[in-house]
Amino acid sequence: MVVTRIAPSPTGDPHVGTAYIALFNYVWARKNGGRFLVRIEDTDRTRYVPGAEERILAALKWLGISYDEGPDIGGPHAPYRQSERLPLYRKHAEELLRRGFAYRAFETPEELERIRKEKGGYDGRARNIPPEEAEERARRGEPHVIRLKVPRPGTTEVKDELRGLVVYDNQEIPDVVLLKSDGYPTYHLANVVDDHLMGVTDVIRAEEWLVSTPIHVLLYRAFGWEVPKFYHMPLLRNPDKTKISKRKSHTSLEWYRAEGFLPEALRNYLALMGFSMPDGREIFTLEELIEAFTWERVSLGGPVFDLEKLRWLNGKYIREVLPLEEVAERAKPFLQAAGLSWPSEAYLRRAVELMRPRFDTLKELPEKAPYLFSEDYPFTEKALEKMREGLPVLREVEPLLRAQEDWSEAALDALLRGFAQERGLKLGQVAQPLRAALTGSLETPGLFEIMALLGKERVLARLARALAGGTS
RNA sequence: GGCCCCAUCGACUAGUGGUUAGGUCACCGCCCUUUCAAGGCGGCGGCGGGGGUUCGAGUCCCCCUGGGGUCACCA
Repeated sequence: MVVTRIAPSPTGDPHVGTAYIALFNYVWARKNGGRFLVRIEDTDRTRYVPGAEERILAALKWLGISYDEGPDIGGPHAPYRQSERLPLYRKHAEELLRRGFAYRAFETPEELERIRKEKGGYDGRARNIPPEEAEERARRGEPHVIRLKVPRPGTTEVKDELRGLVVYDNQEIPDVVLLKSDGYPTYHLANVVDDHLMGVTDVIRAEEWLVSTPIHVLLYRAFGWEVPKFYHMPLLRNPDKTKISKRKSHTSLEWYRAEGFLPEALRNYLALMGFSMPDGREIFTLEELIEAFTWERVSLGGPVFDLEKLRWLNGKYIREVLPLEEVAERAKPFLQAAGLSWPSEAYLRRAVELMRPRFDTLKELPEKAPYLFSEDYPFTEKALEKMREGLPVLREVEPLLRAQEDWSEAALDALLRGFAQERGLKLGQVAQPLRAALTGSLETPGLFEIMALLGKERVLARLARALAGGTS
């Protein structure tokens, strides 16, 4: 049974890196018919952000990454929030103390700062405090932490399933704090205790954890527990190759959703960051990913998160992957947010169909085609100019349109082409001014399609306004 | 800086000793065309460097270089 997990910290916006790692954990568990769980690592009271947990869980669900156990749905190893498991960590820290794998240290933060400056790091001086004395001071309530007593000299081997064996000289492994003076555990202790207790077999996490893995291996061994398999995934990168960050990239999953990216497309793109299909296909479903997934097809170079390619992929989903009805449905909130409306479902579907090849994110639909959803549409400078140039032509066309009974695309096409030919004009000389007048834009779907969709009344009204010199 | 990881076009990648080094995004051109897109076709562009191993290295080994991560009572 393969059990994987994602252990986000509720310290801010739902992070794209969390989704990235969660995706591979989810896929690996599914691939093996195992379980995937979510555990909230809220052991830093100073960085806790209210509401962050809910937002992270919501973002995972939005992406289609479901979990079998978690803080909101429970499970056999509840609770899934570390702040609710405090006694467990204390108990295990004390066990290490008893068995000589840890020791109490009484330095204040200020003292530690000084020691760090002088020695480059904590020098393990509290190891020299006789255990009886340490216990006595602890009993008296003296503030202190519990640190890992790294065996030195010696070496510790970490087996990363993606990189092979990495050997660390224990000299390089610090006596990290396991239990803070406020009684909360640090990541190292909590993560190992919980992964063991929750039956996690495969730890798939970001590469930034690789160097602290020997600490975890030491802990598993001290407890006498089986060490899980480790897979350290490459870090998502900013365009300048540094670890992806809020300052240089968009890291909030909520931003992507608000911007009109589809969860399917984002999830697909994240999968492309490091994984490739055997046949080179770049568009695939979650099921197809699970089916084809193998660690051999995961590359280790840190992938730069390319918003342009994500946009392309999102556009691909909009115009080729999702059914028209689905795209229309998902576009609704974005149209409404822009204060736009549509007369009927059929109208909306057709409007989306016409615009489909022209927007890459849902948010772009209202931005690029307000004229399909409102009579109060803006004019670009160039459209205004083009319309004014064509005013004489428009004046001639107006009565023809007024007299036109068949308002089908084909009929309008024939009418305007005929008119242009009679006048010795190119179709564009007629179509462009008309397009400008009817849409306020020079970049739109086919003119006849738009006219047919808007209907005779709206077209004539817009044209009348244009001829009267008004633009709104 | 110490330690660790990584290294194919600008970006994402395929490649698992013998390939004209392939695909995708971006970029450029052409086609289509009532505009803009989409789409089709074509193009530009890469194995960081040096040593080995081998009949033969993008592929294996070493060194260098470069990039990244990490060195908290944060995760």
